[in-house]
Amino acid sequence: MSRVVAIVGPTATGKSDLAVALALRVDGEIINADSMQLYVGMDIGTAKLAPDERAGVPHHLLDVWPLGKSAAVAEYQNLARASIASIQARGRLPILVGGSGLYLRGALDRLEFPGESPQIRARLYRELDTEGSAALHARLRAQDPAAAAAILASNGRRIVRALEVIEHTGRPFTATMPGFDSVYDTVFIGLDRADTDERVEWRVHRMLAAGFVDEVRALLPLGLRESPTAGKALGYAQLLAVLDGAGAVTGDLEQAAVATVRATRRFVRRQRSWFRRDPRVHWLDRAAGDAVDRAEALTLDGCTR
RNA sequence: GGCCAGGUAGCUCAGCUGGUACGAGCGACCGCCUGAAAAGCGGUAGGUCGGCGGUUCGAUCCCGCCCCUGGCCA
Repeated sequence: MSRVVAIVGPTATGKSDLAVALALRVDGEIINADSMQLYVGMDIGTAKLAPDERAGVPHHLLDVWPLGKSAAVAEYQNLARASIASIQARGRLPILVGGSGLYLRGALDRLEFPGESPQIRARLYRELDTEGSAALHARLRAQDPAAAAAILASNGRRIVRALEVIEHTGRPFTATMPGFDSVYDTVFIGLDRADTDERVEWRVHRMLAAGFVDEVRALLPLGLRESPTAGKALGYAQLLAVLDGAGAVTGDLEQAAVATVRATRRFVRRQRSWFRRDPRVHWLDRAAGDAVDRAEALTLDGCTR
């Protein structure tokens, strides 16, 4: 079983940089595990490493989805596993880097996604709209008591997905995550640091200074606003709210920045609570000077490749 | 100096013209998460109701004085 490295943790901690440094030391190639960096054109706002910052290390699964496409874990799972296989076939070490918890688990763990039906889903969302989540939850309770027990009646999104799976596959919906069981010999390295709040704030301002607004404006005709996934991305959603259809600023940019900082901090918190419960993660303080050394040691520890 | 509005949770504000603050949004803290996951959802903790005195059986809501904020007039 060949080794794979996963660099995880909250946003704005320095995962991308460390991944490049690590890849250079251990002959690795990087696979993006960030749901928004998969999109073409979302660069500044997703803190995507520019080509010259990649130091010659091959990066996979960046810029692979057009904006209009709705993100999907199952598809990412296939792409990521194919990338891992091809990197390993080249005799190199795959390093997954990103903060999208479910995407990481989809790529690395024994998870099977039960298929989807856009038609059924669209219909269910219409019903959610007219009947409310409580009504759909009651329906779910009748069809699949276990799933209903695990999903709160107020969570319309998950109720719709559960009903969709049941109707589409004729099987009950597995509403609870399985144990932490990787398909590969995976080393999980978690990066965090104490000053993420301040870093988030200056990062947002740096993005704006780097032309974030222009980037959003350029993505307008490509359907950013209409995208249920890309249009909801941190920063993008807040900027869309202050731009009109033509890209003119009609709201308060400063407030949009403040809202973005707030939302990003909340996201950092959600990421921590997601990754915290994974017992396999070896946590490192990214602010410490020896973070790369320690990551390298963890990577090579017991490696039989 | 005078007049008006206002001082209620960390922030922005609600609050039947007296009887235990129903508080809300945001924030904070904790948690959930199987095809939108940078999404979606839940829980918890915070209030001497500006200060002092008075009226009253009882005052955030009545009266007086004082302090602070904003506006208007001088």
